[in-house]
Amino acid sequence: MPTPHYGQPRYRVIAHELRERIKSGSIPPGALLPAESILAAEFRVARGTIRNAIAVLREEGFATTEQGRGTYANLKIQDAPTEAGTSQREMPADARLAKLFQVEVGTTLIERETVIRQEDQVEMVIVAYHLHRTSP
Amino acid sequence: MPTPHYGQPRYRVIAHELRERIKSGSIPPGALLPAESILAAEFRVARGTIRNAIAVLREEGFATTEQGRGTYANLKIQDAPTEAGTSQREMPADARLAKLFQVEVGTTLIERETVIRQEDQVEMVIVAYHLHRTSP
DNA sequence: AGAAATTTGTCCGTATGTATC
DNA sequence: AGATACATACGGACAAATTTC
Repeated sequence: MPTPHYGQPRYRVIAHELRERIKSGSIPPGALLPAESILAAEFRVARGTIRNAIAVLREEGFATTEQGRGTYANLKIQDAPTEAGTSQREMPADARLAKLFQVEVGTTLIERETVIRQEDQVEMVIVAYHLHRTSP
Repeated sequence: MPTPHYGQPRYRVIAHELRERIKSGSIPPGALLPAESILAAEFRVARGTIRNAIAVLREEGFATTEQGRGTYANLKIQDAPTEAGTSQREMPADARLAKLFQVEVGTTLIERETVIRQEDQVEMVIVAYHLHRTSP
């Protein structure tokens, strides 16, 4: 009984698959993912394994879960993880930032990150957060 | 005894208790927490419940877990959450920052945060990270 | 309004894999 | 090599929140 082991735990393999569905639009942003029980049946794993996979997506910002409702796919504007220079992306406000900006937790913020280097060595990382400009 | 926390799931009550032990120094920073199996016996819950509790502490920055080794208590320097102006504090490098700075996860970084306001409304939050020695 | 169905949240107990000591 | 400790996975049960009828 081969537990197929692709070098990665199954919940990560499943997270990867679900991530692809979101990124490809197969599950469009704002839509609900299939229920955990449905996914468990589809991938033939226990519900707990599906929950682990979804937890990964939540941490990555690809999904948001609400009890009694389901798990939503999030739009995630991704950008190279700053190997150099400045990058920008959207991210949901955590509790601290939400309080500062006086908005709801989860409100989309713009995050701009600049990495300052000195001779191949990172000297400083500067991260600026601000609210999305209200469209003109 | 017990619990001023009726209505809270057990893993959160346990997380609260462990957090207090760390904050009070009962479990000193850098020390290992008791093994999950020991904690499970102490609190008389399943190991999974202990794992949930420790996951909370990890997210809060109070603990760091390593497979095969255990869960360390972290020193968490807390500072007033910047109601205005600039504040500075130390914090352990997470995986991303550690990679950028090419240091070990958990290495102490200096975090300086500036809140920019406009008419009583927070306009931008700027966070700068750097290693201990540099003087920006 | 209220009951039922759906869906996620919590918790149990167990087993096995993997990393560290 | 053996013991210890965390990681992953299963399957079951009930609670809590939401939606549907």
